[in-house]
Amino acid sequence: MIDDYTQLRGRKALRCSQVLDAASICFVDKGFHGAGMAEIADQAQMSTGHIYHYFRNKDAIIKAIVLREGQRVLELVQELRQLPADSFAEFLIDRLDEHLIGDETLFQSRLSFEILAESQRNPEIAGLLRENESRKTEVIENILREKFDRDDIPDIVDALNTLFAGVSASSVRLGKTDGARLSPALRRFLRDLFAEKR
Amino acid sequence: MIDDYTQLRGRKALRCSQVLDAASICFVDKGFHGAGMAEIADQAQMSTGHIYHYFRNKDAIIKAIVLREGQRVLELVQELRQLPADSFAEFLIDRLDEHLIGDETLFQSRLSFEILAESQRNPEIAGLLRENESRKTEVIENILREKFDRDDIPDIVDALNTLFAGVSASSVRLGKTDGARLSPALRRFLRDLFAEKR
Amino acid sequence: MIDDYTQLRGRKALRCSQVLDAASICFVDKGFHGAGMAEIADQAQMSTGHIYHYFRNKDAIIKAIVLREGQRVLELVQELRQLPADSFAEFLIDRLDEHLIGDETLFQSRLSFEILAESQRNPEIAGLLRENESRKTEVIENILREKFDRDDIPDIVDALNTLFAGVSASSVRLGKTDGARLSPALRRFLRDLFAEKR
Amino acid sequence: MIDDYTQLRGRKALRCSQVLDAASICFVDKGFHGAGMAEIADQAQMSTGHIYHYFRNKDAIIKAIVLREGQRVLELVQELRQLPADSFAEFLIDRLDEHLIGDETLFQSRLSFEILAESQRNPEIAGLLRENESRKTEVIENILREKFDRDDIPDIVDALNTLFAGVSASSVRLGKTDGARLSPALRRFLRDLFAEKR
DNA sequence: TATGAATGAGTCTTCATTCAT
DNA sequence: GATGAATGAAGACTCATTCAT
Repeated sequence: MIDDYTQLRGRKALRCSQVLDAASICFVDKGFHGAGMAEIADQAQMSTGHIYHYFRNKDAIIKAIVLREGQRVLELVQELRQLPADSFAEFLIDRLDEHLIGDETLFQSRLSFEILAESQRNPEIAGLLRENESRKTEVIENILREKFDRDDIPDIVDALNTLFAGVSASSVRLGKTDGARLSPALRRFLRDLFAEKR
Repeated sequence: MIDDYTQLRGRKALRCSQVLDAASICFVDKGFHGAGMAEIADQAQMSTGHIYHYFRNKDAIIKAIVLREGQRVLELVQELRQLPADSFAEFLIDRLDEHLIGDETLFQSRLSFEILAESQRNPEIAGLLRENESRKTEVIENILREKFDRDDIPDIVDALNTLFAGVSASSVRLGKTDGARLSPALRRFLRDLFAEKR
Repeated sequence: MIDDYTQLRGRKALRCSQVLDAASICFVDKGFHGAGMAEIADQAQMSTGHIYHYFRNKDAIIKAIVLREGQRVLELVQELRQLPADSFAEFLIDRLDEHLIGDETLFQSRLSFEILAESQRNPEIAGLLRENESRKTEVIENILREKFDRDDIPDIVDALNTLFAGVSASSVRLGKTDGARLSPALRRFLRDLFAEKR
Repeated sequence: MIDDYTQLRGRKALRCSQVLDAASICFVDKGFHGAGMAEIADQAQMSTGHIYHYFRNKDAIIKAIVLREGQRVLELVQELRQLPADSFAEFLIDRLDEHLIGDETLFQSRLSFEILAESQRNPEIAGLLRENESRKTEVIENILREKFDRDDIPDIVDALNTLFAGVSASSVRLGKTDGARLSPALRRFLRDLFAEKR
């Protein structure tokens, strides 16, 4: 049985990834409770029983997904590091637009909400989620502090979080709409936000 | 078997409400799939079998919840009608603050996300949700048009939707935090939004 | 609660008949276990609960059907009394032909098999069925003895029973076939049977 | 999930047979609806859930029983092939006698009627039953044509079918009677039938 | 007499998990 | 590592029966 999926290398890492990918697809498709181990095994091209060589039980699979997702987000956030201060607004607008149209991001949003739903009743998941959240917030705050000389960085990050969550929720709620874009009012908001001198 | 739960009166309406209230509580607690009919019956102070006198099956219960929720939101939105144009920003800020601290609103948010999760795999629910959404949007746009003379009303409503969705998602994701309030940046955004003259 | 349904007169008899007719239809349609009391009540134009004013339970309904069926058959058999000896063969051939084409007789055959199936696991029904059978056999034997002077009357009746059962089973098994008639071989058999002088 | 039970070999065939045997016993005992999956599982020495590895649902079990029964009957019928033409009558009389006394044949008759009852409301079963019937009839007709040079073969087969059905129904209806034998009248009929020269 | 609301035991079926091979 | 047969508890739903009105 494996305890830390983030340290795996080689074949084992590959097989575990297969399971996590398969499970993610199934969870998005059918929900955590709706997706059966048999289905996941099928999607992962593995026998049902064999999944239990890698994961103690179904719960352990979401836990691992949450952890992996946390790392993925952290890596995404690192992109901000290379970004000149005066490109932040446009960069984030682009990311938010993507949320409204991209298949990839829609999938991730759905998965997030699936996990969010599960976290309501699994405190362990809730804890992991909070950890992910605070780690992410910390990194973003640090990056912003490097780029901007202002004392309301946490405010900004909070606002950004709210915005991303809102756009993500909308995209899931309404489905993909052709040519959907972030509303002009919010574009203005983002531009003003980073233009302000405090 | 009942087909339109919005037209019920008397004892039947009462019993149906009991079921919907009970189910809402259970769904928030355990999720749609996690909540058993037995639990719901228990909470509704009714035998398991008797629920089926009012609802064809478990699915019909969420559908009814979604419909009821749609009506509730429409009624809430009507409050905006009485509001003078220059109070909009503060009113909405108050509502958003409530989302971050209120038990009632947290419950509703959780329920919404539970429903959202289920809508991912039940197209009928997804349809009802979309109808609710567009009806709500229409009403809000009409009200705003009465109060404000500007041509970007849909933009504003879209931005507001995103904001509420974002705050709602955050409150669910992070749980209730003492003294949490809407971030200053977003307060400014709302004030600016309604101050703008176009 | 009623104990002897054969002695009823007036309104009560009517209401009981309604139930028995309705139940017969439902049993043929869905089988004894497949037919619900609600359905039967519906078909009888009566509330579910009210059926229990007339019948102790579902079992009592089949019992009553079997009894009524027994009487009906006995009355049918009485027709033979009026029949001249040299018309027996043709009369029976006509009846058997009817079994193969008539809606009415098909319904009765189906009902019989439904009852037969139920008698396999309800000894009380099995007993009633056997009583019906022996009473019917007795009556037929008596009639035949009046008409024919031969000492193999029981043999003949046995053969006739087998024939009717066989035709009945075939009609149920194969469904109604346009223009189906009793096979020539069996026609010859019946004619020979009553022509023989012993 | 298995689709064609007639092609199975080895362990799987064995396990499926176990289920079909167990189910046959239970169906005869309690009827299709009266027999619970738990009982069947018990009788088959298998867990309830495991039955569903072999059969999609309860319906699939009868379907398989009907198919197997069809094959069994076809094999029985093949015995006629070896039979000299002048032994047909006696052979069939023996078989019919067996129907009236044998435990084995009584069981099969009961099972047949249980299936017949179910076929009334399951069109798929009805279809399979008709297929079995026509295949059987075809084989018998072919065999008879090899042995007898007459042009009323279908008539004969029809009469035989009626006879077997009738005897089968009687044996089920009346239960086993000690020393029951086919009635002399029907014996004569069978002997005459095959003696006739056309 | 008549209704239909109410009950709860019982049914089929699913599914996470284990284990022999 | 890998399979899939096997288990059994739990879930949604049905239905005969009772009872208050």
